[in-house]
Amino acid sequence: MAQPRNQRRKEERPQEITEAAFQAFAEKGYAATRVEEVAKRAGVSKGLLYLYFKTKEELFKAVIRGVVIRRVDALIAAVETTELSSEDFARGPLLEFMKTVPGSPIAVVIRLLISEGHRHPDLVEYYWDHVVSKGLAALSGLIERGVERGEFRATAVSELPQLLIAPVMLAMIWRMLFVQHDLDTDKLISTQIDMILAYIKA
Amino acid sequence: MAQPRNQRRKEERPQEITEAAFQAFAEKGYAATRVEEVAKRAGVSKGLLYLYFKTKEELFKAVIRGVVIRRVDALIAAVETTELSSEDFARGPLLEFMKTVPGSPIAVVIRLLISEGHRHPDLVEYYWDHVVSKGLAALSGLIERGVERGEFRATAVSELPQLLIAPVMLAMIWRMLFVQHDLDTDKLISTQIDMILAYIKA
Amino acid sequence: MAQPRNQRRKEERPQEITEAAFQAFAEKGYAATRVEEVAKRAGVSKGLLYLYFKTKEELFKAVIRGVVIRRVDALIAAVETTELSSEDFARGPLLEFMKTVPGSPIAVVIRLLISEGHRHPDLVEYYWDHVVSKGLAALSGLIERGVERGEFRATAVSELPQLLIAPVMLAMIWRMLFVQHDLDTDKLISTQIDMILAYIKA
Amino acid sequence: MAQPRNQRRKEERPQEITEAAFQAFAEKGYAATRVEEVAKRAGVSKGLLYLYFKTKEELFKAVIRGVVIRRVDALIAAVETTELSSEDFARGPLLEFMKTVPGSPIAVVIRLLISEGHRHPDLVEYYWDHVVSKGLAALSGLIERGVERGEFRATAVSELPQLLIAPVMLAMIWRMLFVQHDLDTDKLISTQIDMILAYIKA
DNA sequence: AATGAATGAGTATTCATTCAT
DNA sequence: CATGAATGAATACTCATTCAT
Repeated sequence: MAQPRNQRRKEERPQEITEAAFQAFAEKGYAATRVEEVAKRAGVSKGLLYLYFKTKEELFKAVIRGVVIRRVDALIAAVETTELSSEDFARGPLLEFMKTVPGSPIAVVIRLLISEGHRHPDLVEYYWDHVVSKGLAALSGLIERGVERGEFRATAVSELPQLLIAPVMLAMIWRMLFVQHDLDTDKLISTQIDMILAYIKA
Repeated sequence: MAQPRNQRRKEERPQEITEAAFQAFAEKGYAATRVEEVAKRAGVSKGLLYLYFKTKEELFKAVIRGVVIRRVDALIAAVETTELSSEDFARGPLLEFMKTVPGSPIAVVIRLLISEGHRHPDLVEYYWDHVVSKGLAALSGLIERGVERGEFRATAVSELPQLLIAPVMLAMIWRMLFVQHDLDTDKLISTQIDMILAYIKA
Repeated sequence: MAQPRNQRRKEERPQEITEAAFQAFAEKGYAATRVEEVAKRAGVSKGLLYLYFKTKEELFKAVIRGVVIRRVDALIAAVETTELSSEDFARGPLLEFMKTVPGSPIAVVIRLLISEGHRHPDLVEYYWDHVVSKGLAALSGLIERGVERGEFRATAVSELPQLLIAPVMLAMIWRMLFVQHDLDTDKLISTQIDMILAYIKA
Repeated sequence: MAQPRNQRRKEERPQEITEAAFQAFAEKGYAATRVEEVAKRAGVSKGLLYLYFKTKEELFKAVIRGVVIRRVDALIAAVETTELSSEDFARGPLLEFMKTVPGSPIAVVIRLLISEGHRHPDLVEYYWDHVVSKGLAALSGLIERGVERGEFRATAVSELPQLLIAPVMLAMIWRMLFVQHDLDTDKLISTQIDMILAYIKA
């Protein structure tokens, strides 16, 4: 038997819609995605979508926020609670996490922010607050802990945790633009970690 | 009566228009820029603009191509003709060049490609052919030459010249999104070169 | 278990809804009033409202009819049964009634008919049948009785009872548009009656 | 030969459009008139309409203002410059003018203001400033001049020039709603003037 | 009976593109 | 060559109405 056409599922709808929107935005970008397209993907009418999200922008924000939330929290917690040495943590859990980022929703969010960020400074700020600043703080902490413990020497790297992230960013952009041209992004990232550790080890 | 102003401009017009378009696209992005706005900035009527560029997309492509051409050629030539050691070249001319990139038109082009690249695979390919592949080849060449000369040891870096570019990409994106949050991008880039050289030196 | 509240209300519901609708229409006009708004004011769900009224138009008609019914009947009865002279009736009960009209629901109905009457000729006709024609007939009757009794002389006013109503109409429209600009509507109306009586007195 | 489809007539367009809009608004009211309908009536595309009027509301305001301008000015000037006695002026030019009002564009404007005035208090105020207050002042002046000259005695009418207008308002509304039911509006108006003059004559 | 989630036709507005002048 | 008036397809959003629960 077919499902009745109008299922009443108030609870699930918002997530279903933001997921559909995420897909659509990921494929076509925000501007090129028609609201109707999102509704269709979510198996829902345009009207219903507007019941949950006042405007297309509102939906966009919900999508971004939905992806961002709890994305880095696990990593940050791991940094703080791990019993591994800083080096082992960097070569282990951190490396693993970094390898997944370029193919993760975070990459999509970054693309959307690059494309549409101009008109949504609040979203950029939100992303900064919940992801970037926290993530960088955690990375700084990891390195500094290594310095304190005598694992590492004091270098500029402590204040430039972005160095750890740099190949991840490049990998993300590579995927966005040059998928067809080979690049071993995993090796790129692990080599960077190698280099950094070699550079800062005591 | 002659109209020298119009006459003289005939050949400069396309460039004037693409420059105006570049400015506008840089500020507002492709989608949000109205053709009329470009015409106004170029001091030209909409109709005339369409005389030179069949469509807005055509104009977009011309903008990208115009920016790209000869952007990296100088660097590539320098790599090939320099008499400096690879290390000195990296610490000198290469570093200088890299520092300028995040604030240069190249950054704008990359943003545009990230935003609109989906619908313009030919443009992405064009950019790849004329900039990325050439640039990467030059960097690879620089490293390999160092290896051949005994300056450097053989490492994964030879096949991953992207490592040199990674902090430049991060700096670019940082500027796009997080201008207000401090980051010493020059130091980021120079530290990366430091690290890489330390890592690969014989 | 019985649900006395719902049960008891079943018969009052339609009136509760039309009253809520009247309020809403009075404040915002027909077109600008959303059905949901009416339902909310009536403390009822949209669905239930549609159980009693097939369409928004149906509701509109019910509102108009509900207001109209028995509005003028009292006055008409009074005209017919009064033992006052025509002049005394005009200066007494009639004047009092007229003063109340501009602030009464009748004014709202007239505004609604002016705004929406085009598409509801049947409603206009209904209003004509039940209010206007009867009211005018009563006024004509009042004057003619005065003529018959020798109170008044025969004038054009007998066939133009609208003269009595004219200042009431003006007062109504004044309230609708120019509330902030003072006008002593009571004096306007009583002066008109003064004038008419002076004009037609034998 | 048919006219070319795209005539370029920058100058005339705005008026052509407001005239078409006036017609449409007069027939269907503001809310029920689609912008496309106005464009069609004006023989123009939707886009062009938006070139001259930013929004539908803007168009509405332009329509109202266009009708209002110079509508009463002629009458006011006549009141001030006439060499007739106040009574002769009232029975002559004033009466003639009043008879034309119920069928004139002013009646349409008043209907529109009654329907849409709520959301356009500025328009109502505009109408007040340019038509109502001026017109009433002129009428007051006319009466007061009569009093000064000994034509009239001092009565409440001097401060209630609205009494002169009242039957005009009634006639207007009558036309809007009850066209099919006979009413000799001319006689209504002239009788009112008769009555008023009889009432105030010295 | 009663709810309010779900539908979708209808409409104002924008903007790339054309074409009369 | 040059202009900018004119076009119309495309799209976000609203709201009366329906219908699963």
